Amino acid sequence: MALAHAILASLIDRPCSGYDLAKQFDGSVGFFWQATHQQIYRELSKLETQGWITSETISQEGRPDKKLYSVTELGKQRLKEWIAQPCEPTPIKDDLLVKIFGGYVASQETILEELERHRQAHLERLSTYKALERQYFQNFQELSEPAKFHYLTLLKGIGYETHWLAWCDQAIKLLKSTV
Amino acid sequence: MALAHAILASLIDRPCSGYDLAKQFDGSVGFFWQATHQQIYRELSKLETQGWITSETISQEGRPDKKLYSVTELGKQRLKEWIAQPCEPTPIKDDLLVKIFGGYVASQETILEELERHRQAHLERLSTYKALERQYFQNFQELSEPAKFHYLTLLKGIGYETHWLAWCDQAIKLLKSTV
DNA sequence: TTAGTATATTCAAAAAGTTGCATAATAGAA
DNA sequence: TTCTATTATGCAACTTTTTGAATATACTAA
Repeated sequence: MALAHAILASLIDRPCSGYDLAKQFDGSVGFFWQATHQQIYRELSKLETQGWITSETISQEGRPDKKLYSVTELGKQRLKEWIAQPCEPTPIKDDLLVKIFGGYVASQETILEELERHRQAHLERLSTYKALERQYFQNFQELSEPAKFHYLTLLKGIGYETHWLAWCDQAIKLLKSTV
Repeated sequence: MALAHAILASLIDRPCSGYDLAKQFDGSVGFFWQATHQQIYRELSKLETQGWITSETISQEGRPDKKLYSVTELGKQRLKEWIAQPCEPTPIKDDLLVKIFGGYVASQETILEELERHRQAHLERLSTYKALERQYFQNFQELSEPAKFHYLTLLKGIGYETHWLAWCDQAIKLLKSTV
């Protein structure tokens, strides 16, 4: 149930509406967890029922009302407990690799095209992540406590894209080397 | 629905029983897809109903009967079509990174312990993968067509573990450098 | 004025994945 | 002889995720 905890970890930074959270899950939180707005709203209701978060309805001018959620003491406690509890490394689960595994039933051209497409996508994400790194995380020692931890997840994102890129290059090269 | 296609890609190599497949999903196929035997048996029934695979009941001595599944022409066609259809890169979705993102609410000791645990786990998997590489995939050019593609997925596994390991080291170092 | 975009939330259904249980045969070890 | 491991398959309940709508306000640009 990491979605609940990802929401808690986001809200503990600052109170947010479901809409705000959805945007975060599409941005920085998206380095390590994705969720649609439907999932987020449903989870928020559940968390409020459990007393892990509370909400306050904010009237806005020129916009619909919003519910601003914040983490309760109980919620913070539950998040701490969850963090302290060991978890297993996440295994790979990837469509492209399924395709590669059975890739010999398709034409080499098809496979190479798909590898090139993915290479390009990873390249783009990598440059986005690196731009964020330059903009917000120049000097580790000078970052706030939360920012230090947030940066570590960005670093993972950078490593992830870098390694995907390297693998695509390697795979393309090896397949092309085949006579 | 990559599970169906992962099963097809496995079966196309050689006919298998559900039990055999479950073992493969725990081994080599596990580099890029995981599934329990329940999922596999359910999916096999569905694939047979759709006519993508056929089964033959084999009586065995000293063992229960088994159903040997093989891919039909239709199934092979469907697999090819699926491979040719572009897919999106898989984003990260990882519990440990959720913990790191909110890691400042926990003690540094807790975080470092968990990072060390994961570091160790990735180290072990990496050495397993490298042993497989040495044993079965010494020279790329001499491999059979299917083996070439299978090797690419192993290469991904090796890259994945290598980069996790590097990130754990980096994170541990950065957190320890904090005064 | 009307189409599009951004803000803001929610319901409902389907698909996919997880967990626990149940069955049944045989081989080998304690 | 009982226990454990391996081979072999399956159901049922549950949770999680995905997909597709629907509703409402308000600003902006064509």
